[in-house]
Amino acid sequence: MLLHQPDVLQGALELLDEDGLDGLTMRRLGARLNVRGGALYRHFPSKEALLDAMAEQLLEGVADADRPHDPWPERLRFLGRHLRQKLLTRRDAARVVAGTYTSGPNTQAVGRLAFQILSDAGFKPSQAGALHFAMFHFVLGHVIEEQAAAALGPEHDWAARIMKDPGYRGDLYQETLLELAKASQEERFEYGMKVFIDGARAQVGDL
Amino acid sequence: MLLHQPDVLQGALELLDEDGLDGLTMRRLGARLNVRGGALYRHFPSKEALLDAMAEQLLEGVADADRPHDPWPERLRFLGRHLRQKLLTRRDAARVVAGTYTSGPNTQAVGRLAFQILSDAGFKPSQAGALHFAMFHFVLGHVIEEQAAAALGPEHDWAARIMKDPGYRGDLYQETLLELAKASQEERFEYGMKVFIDGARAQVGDL
DNA sequence: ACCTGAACACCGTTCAAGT
DNA sequence: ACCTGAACACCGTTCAAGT
Repeated sequence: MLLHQPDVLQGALELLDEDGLDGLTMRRLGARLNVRGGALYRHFPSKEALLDAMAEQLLEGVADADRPHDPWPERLRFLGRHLRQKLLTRRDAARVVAGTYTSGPNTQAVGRLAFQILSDAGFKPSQAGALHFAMFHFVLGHVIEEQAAAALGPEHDWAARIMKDPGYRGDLYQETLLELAKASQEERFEYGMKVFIDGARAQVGDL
Repeated sequence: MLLHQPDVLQGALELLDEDGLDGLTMRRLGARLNVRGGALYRHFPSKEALLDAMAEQLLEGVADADRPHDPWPERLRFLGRHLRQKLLTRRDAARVVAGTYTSGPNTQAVGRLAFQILSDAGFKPSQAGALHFAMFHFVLGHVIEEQAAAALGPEHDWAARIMKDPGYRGDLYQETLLELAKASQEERFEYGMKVFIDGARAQVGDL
């Protein structure tokens, strides 16, 4: 049976989920699709183009959750949450999206929505632009870290090693990092979003 | 003349500057040091270990600029600025630091300082931890983007391509992204820092 | 102790030739 | 039009053998 672009994209996303970004090679993707690696170049001109298409797919629907009549801080919080949730559905998704510089429709829709929300809030275009970038840096950075920690797995026993370190006892910084790794990542995410949004509200005199 | 660890590290940083992270391979680094690639494994157990050492070196001195008697928002802004400046001194430095999970002395000192400043401001450990991560995500994301744009170079003529797009005229979002790319990155960085810091101040009742 | 030479097990990508 | 087979120009890493 012949392969088509959507099959390759679908297979790539499945392989990403199973083996992670480092395990995603053209040869292995070919094998999964019963084809040699070189054959994939009939469907995508390069691995980079495939990764761009994957990033696009990973952002599908993220911009659809807006409630335009809610207050802007809620809309922004919602968008951030939705983006994080979507990225968490697929292994290494945040790294794929961060490592790509596409302007496909989904990518644009997400950026546009953040920009729109901030414009509605009263920010000047240059400010809305700066802030929408800052927000994506926060979300992507946060989820990259979450997914990197998940990949190490609980067996890495990072905690136990730190505990044994003689310098650990009474080191509030190390202790806190340890607690943070074990605590709810969602809670930490929400706190970051709140600080960001409160900072934005302060600019606009809404705080 | 025999090679030692510091020579390899120094050579790696120079090669990074000249050829970027993608151009940094063990074989090419060996060639630059008049040695075969395999010989480097006498000095670093893996490329990853070398990259960790590079990240450490890239953060040297960043935590030394603190003025403990200044108000905490100024201290935080200073640290963020200093980190950005340091990362900008070497090509792809932000990608190297972001892609690495060391806890060498310099890396720790930077994290510890941010944590200390936030603790002094009155944040609980878990909050200070969450915020210091958020701040690094912002700074690293910002500088990665700056350095990626710099690598494309002005000849990429991204601007001209967008201008030709029939959908461009009157598209405030695209227009703004374009302006943002041409505008002062420092200004955009400062604005992001201000929003973040004002958000933090709001949590602590200082706003 | 450090380096060479050579290999192992891979990469992304290209392209004539087959169907 | 799509795929195979085979190659090209690389990777990171290992290791016996040399000095």
